Amino acid sequence: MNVTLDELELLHGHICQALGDPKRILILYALHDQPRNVTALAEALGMPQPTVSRHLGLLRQRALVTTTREGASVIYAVSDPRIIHIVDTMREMLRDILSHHQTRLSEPSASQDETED
Amino acid sequence: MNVTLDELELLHGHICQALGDPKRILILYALHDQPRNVTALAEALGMPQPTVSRHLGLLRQRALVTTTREGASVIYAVSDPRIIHIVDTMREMLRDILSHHQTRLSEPSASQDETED
DNA sequence: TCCATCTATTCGGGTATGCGAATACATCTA
DNA sequence: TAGATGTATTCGCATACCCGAATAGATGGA
Repeated sequence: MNVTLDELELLHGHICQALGDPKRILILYALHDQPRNVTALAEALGMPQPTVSRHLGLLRQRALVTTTREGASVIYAVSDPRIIHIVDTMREMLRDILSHHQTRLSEPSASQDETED
Repeated sequence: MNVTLDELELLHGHICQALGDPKRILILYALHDQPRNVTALAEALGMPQPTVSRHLGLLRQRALVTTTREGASVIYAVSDPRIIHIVDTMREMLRDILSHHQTRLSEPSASQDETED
């Protein structure tokens, strides 16, 4: 094992945490589909503008999106397509997982269904 | 864009959230290096046993690790190596980000020597 | 310079999540 | 069955995070 908690905490703070909200992932997909400014994004995704701006601020701070001024607007774009690839891989994994255990896993709740042990 | 918030929320609940803690990633790496039981893992990583058990319970609930009884012990193992590949890709991204622009990760204020968030 | 538009930040509150300690539960062996 | 070892859960608390509304800050055109 050549990985330290230190590095993982850094990784967590920069990338994992950024993916820690479904709306941010949705924003990344939307920007990957087409770069946009905050207002257009907010309208397209049906979210309040401050919320989108806050998410974008976080993503930009972590260098996962880039910004370009265009008149009074700020155009956001995905900076590294690998982040999309990562999420795509996660989606494939999820699909496999769900197809294998079709019966549970649907609700990560603390209910104690009969354990399969 | 063929991704819905619904799917991403499911994805978040199953996988992203599982990666949302550095210690869990460390646990995944450790298990990928070698499957182990709770106690051995706790000792190797220097964490309290209940903490490790709780993390493992979460990972198992999401099918990211598998369990095998071995006498009185329960051996945990990574169920899908793609999760490791994902984290490795994230680490590469992080390395690129950090090396690329040491000066651009910060914004408004004129602080450049810092790699803080 | 004033105004319209776009973007970023603050505020208060609700929720989720992680933790350590203690404890309950399970399994194996003698 | 009792004891030893390994595992899982509960409890109380602290922290981190997200959100909507309101507001402040920036930018470009008339």
